[in-house]
Amino acid sequence: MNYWLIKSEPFKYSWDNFVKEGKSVWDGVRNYQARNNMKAMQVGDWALFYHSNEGMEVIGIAEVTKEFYQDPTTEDPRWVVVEFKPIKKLNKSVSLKQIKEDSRLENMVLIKNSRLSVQPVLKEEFDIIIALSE
DNA sequence: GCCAACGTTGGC
DNA sequence: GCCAACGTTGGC
Repeated sequence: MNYWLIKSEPFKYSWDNFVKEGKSVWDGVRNYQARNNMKAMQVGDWALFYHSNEGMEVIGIAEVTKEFYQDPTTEDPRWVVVEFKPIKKLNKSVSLKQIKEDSRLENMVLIKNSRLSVQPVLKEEFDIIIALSE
């Protein structure tokens, strides 16, 4: 089982929208690194749901419910989507500031390559984030 | 709203 | 295959 972090701008698609709909088709990714990460996702993997720009915090946990397939929003065969469902909202959101201040998390992709919208997370990092949220 | 960092495109 | 120009992301 692998862990990931997926970013969304709450203006466009927030955690609350996600919960209301009960599932999400993660479309519109147009970056090779992000796409490769999506292709590596397996059903049952967990992803931290992060609000970028506004909020700048990890707000909940999503689970992969469907592995990658052709992105229906484009004809271009290079791009794919995966599907998620919400697992739970964190008791307390974990902010980017908190993550930056924790030296155990200094190697997170979120810090090192902040622009990548779909990123891998180590189990240790995932567990630390969860601990911070309680 | 600004701008640094990064990715992509296209001319050569 | 290099690199300048451009576009986008996202933190501040």
